[in-house]
Amino acid sequence: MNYWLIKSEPFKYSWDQFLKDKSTFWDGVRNYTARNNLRAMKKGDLALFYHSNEGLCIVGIAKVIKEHYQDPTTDETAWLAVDFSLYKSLKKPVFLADIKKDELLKNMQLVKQSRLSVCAVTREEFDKVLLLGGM
DNA sequence: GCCAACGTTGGC
DNA sequence: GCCAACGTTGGC
Repeated sequence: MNYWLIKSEPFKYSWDQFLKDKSTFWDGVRNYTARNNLRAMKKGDLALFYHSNEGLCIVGIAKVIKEHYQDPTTDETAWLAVDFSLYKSLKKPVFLADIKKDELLKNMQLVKQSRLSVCAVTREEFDKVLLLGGM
């Protein structure tokens, strides 16, 4: 079981929209590191859902329901999509500013490599985010 | 295979 | 709107 963090600009796809949809597909990733992370995801893995640009906080958790397949938005076979279902909303969002203040979380890939849209998260980091999120 | 130039992302 | 960080491209 692995843990991940997926970023979305609320402008493009928000947590609110995800709450309505109950499931979604993650496509359009055009970065090899992010692609490799998508490819490593297994059914049942959990992913923190982060709002970038606006919000700047982790708002909920998504669950992998379908492992990688050809990204339908391109013919290039290098790119993948993954399906997620709604898992849980955090009781309260965990802000980037708080993550940066936390001894354990300040080394998250999210902070260190801010441009990466699909990040790996350790078990310890995942648990701590849930704790800060009131879970 | 190196490296400069350029483009993109995302926090501030 | 600016800028730092990083990825990609293309000339050599």
